[in-house]
Amino acid sequence: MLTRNMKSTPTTPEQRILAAIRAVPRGQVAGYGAIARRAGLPGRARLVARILGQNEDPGLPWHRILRSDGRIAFPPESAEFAEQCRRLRADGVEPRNGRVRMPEDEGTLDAALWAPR
DNA sequence: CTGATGACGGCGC
DNA sequence: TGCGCCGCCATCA
Repeated sequence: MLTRNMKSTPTTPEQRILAAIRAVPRGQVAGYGAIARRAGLPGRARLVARILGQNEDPGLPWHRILRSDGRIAFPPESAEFAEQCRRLRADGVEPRNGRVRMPEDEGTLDAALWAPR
């Protein structure tokens, strides 16, 4: 049952990346590299950033994508930075100094659930 | 083809 | 935690 039927699923890297981004639920965040990984493109963090920059879909939760250390990727003075902060707060996430708490590890769900807050 | 650039990441101090 | 350096990738001049 190899679903890889050549001419039916042209799933481009961009498509998988966008899908991975859309998969990030409200109230949660993810790093560029993490998204790339989930999209099956390890090492393409910069590609994720590029896609986000090109993207025009207003429904895309772009604000949930941060750098691996939880920092917002835009310059603190930029309008984009402020906008992202706003959107995150709307999601219930509270950025401290342009930074949010990133999920410890994606593999250990236990840790995430048990992690002290 | 070479070098610069950028919504990045990981490591070391 | 904050910073700087260097590695990676895709574009573009």
